[in-house]
Amino acid sequence: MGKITIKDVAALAGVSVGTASMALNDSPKVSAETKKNVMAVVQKLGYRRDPYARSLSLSSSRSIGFLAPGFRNPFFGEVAEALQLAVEERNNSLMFGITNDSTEQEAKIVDQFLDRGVDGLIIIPAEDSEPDLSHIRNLLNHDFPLVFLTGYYPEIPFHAVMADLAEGSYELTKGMLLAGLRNIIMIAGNPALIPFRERIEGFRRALDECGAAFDESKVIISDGMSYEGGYAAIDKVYDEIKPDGIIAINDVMAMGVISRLRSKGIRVPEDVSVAGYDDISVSSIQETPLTTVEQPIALMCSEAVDMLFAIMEGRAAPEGVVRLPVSVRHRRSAKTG
Amino acid sequence: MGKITIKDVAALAGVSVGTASMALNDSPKVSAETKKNVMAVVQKLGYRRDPYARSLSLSSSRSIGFLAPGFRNPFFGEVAEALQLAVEERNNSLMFGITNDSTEQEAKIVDQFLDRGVDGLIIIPAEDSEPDLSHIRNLLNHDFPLVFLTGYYPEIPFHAVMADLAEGSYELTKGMLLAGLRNIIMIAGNPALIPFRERIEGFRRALDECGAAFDESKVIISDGMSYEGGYAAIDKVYDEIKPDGIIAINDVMAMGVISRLRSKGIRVPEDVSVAGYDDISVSSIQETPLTTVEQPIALMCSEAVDMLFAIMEGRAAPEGVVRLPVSVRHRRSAKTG
DNA sequence: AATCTTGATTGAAACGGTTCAAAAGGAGGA
DNA sequence: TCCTCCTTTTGAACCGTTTCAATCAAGATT
Repeated sequence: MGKITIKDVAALAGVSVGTASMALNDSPKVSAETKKNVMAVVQKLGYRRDPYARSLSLSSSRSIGFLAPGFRNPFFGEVAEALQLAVEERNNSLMFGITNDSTEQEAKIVDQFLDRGVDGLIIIPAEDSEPDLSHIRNLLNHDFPLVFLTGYYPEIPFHAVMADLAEGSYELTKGMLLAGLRNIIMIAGNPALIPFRERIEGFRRALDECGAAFDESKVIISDGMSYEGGYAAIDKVYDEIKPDGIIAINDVMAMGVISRLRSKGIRVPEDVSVAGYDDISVSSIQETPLTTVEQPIALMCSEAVDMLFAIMEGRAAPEGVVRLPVSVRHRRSAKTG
Repeated sequence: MGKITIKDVAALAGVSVGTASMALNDSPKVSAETKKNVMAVVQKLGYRRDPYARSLSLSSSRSIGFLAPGFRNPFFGEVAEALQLAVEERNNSLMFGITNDSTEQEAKIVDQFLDRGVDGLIIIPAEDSEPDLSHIRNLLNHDFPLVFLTGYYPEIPFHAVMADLAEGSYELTKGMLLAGLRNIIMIAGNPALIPFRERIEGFRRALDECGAAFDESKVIISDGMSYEGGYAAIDKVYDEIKPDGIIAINDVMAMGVISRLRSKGIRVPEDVSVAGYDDISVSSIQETPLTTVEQPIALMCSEAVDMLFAIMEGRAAPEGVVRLPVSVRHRRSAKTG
């Protein structure tokens, strides 16, 4: 028994292939009567349109690609879920690829996705210290629908959606200063990369504004953006600097920081205030609930998807970054004024 | 300027479309000379094969679908990464869908994936208390390539890969008993579901074997398999039972348990031993490193992918569960003999 | 010089839909 | 009865590949 095609349906329903197709697509050109018949046959035969043939005809696969650094950090997991939701609302599917923060890997996956015929791409930029962006340039040259999420590559014209990270660290720092902290440090990553640069900038602005001395030594560049990274950063600088406030670049890292401080017998927040970034779901229910900057994930994702579809449908907004407001979650891990 | 097709390539290279196609596919039937020419033209034109036409011809999209409950629990994130790796080795792509532990949602996504033309499916079964499995039955009736990962639906013939969970909790419990603990409880989920049932079974076996009384009251059925769930479970039963050992069904939950115990002033492991399941990456670097059962994620994933491809290529192993060995990671959160 | 191999190339038929100009049918008006 | 105007339906072209029987060209064999 061969595959059931639309021909079989048409034959059994006593109509032409064209009519059958239109019936399937609920076209207004075919009578209600005929539609019903065709549908009945479809039911009976268990017919299902061939997606490849359909895609070929329509030149769309109704699927979009999503590149993320990975899913060990629950923040990206939450983004994935939100994105999935937003995409599904439009009856599209998501393919995902893991870049491991390497633009080389990113390029490979983009290539693979193009070979699979995705209609558009949503990319969380890899935090690669020596990015090679030819693949992205290539996409943009071909007007391939693309939006960056959570950051962007500054060398490149783009559509991007991100949280207002600078504002977040500005407010957070301001709060700490108001609470009387005077030796605040930030544990960040490579400042050449937008998401870090922006966080650092807000931090600096707050310090400057309050007449507290900002200098490079207050920004610790950590290599791993992970729990382990937070752990290690404390080992590296705590004894030397003896800060009274620590802002980590993300929550997972902040947890590593707290964990390491505790095991050294340092109390949080009595001896040191610690804050994170992202408000991942476990942050609020830690033994010491974490003060953190919440990124509006759901909003960012639906905005990104909206934007992508706008591009795909040719009603593209002008290129640029949409920055969505963050909210500082004041909890127990940090003293804030 | 229209789309560049293989015709353009063929024309410019001065060969027929058939030859061009074969050259692209590196077929041995075309001469090295010709291949080189064709490739040169491809380069020059920036030609790229149309994936839809290709899929139609080959009736394969070289992509497979992956359904998971979600990615907030880093365990699933790690699975996703491992799976991605395994799939990529075979030059395939992964589409993913989030079931939120609802078989209804699962059915929807499966449907969507079929409409996208995935070649096969890897499913982490939804932990749904009233599963509706008609969609799965349907797939199997049509011999659609499918493997379950991390569990399976017992009502259904299947291919599945999972860790030997029973053995894991058996060993873990045995260790605790050896350390002299006598009032061990397990925080689990609905025992109708395989992954929970198996964990409970190992727990029970260990207790039975050591003459410790097993009874239903030692298995606390929690509703949320999350950090919050662990937190809540302690609130619910700790004061009443006063256990000296607690085995949580997964690490995230165990962390919730520890966190709640600590905030009640109960020491871990001095007053209560706590263990988890999965060995997600943060478990080892907690303030109190977590004793846990490691599931061999990478192995499970590559095994699942192997199995799926075997099915797709018709060299299917007989149906059944492949159970991979776990290892108990003895760390500080629990006394083990 | 005629025939046989062998390897490379061609051309057309799939693959399974969608779309749209043209044809058919039916109702209403003159 | 004949003509128009609509609504439905038809049938063929098209989407861009892959595949494979048939053809071709050029040496090798007799």
